[in-house]
Amino acid sequence: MTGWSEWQTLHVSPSFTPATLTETLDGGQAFRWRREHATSWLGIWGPCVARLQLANDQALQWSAPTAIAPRVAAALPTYLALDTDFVALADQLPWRSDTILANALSNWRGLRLLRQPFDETLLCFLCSASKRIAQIKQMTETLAQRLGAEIVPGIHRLPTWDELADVPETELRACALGFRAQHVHQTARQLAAQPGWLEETASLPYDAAHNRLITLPGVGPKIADCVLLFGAARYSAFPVDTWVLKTMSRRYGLTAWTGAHVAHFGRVHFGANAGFAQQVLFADERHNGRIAG
DNA sequence: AGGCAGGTGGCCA
DNA sequence: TGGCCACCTGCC
Repeated sequence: MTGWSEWQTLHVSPSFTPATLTETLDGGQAFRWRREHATSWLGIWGPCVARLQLANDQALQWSAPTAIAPRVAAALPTYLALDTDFVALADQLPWRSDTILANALSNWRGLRLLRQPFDETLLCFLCSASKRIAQIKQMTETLAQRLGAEIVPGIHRLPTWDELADVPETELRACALGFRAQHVHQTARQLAAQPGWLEETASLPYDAAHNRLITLPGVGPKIADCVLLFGAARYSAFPVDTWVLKTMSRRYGLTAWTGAHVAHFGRVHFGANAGFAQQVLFADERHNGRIAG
């Protein structure tokens, strides 16, 4: 058995609540967190494994396998975007003139946007097309177990794009990816043919990065925005999926608008931090109308 | 038990 | 540009 480090407290401002921690880790930004006990979570990202819990429903604490604890300690602040004050960021949103947004923001104080590894965020969201969160989690778990390197005994990371480039499409289909197998396979080939392309994309401003990402097979505007929002802290990205379409239609009266039009509306109306508004409205919508995920 | 799901790409008007 | 449909598979 691998030993785990002592619980250590991490300063997070504003602090998580049980609901905002759950929504942040398991609300559709990331797909490799699972509940361990009533109060703690186990998660995997990049070469990292960690447990998180809220002491007294307030202070965030973490623990990691002792063998990789230093690595996790170094990675957690970036992953949780601890240098970002999401209350200050929310204050820049047009809540003063938008009571729908103001209400959702007050309901979800503590919610954060993760900053996940860019490469695996792309992989996860390529798997997300037309799938519920539970099924995306299952697909990524299978990919990791079968194709990813072992981090500590029994726990595997997601395969890298270099590794995926050598995996036949049939093997990806065997991981229950369905038609997404072709997208992952062809994207892996395309990335393998252009060394450094993905890293460079991650460093570009939102518009340029978005334009590049949608040239990948299986990556349209929605997935590109998710990758940039959850994997590169590009907060002007405004992913529009069925939930956001639903909430924007219902709450903002944007009935019969296309996804592209709503995405444009979101960027114009919410501005530079549109992606955070999206995440808050998304959380509010899911909880208002019974979670289906 | 069968329809449908955090989309995308191709085709047709 | 805008709408419609196939695409895999597992789960409600």
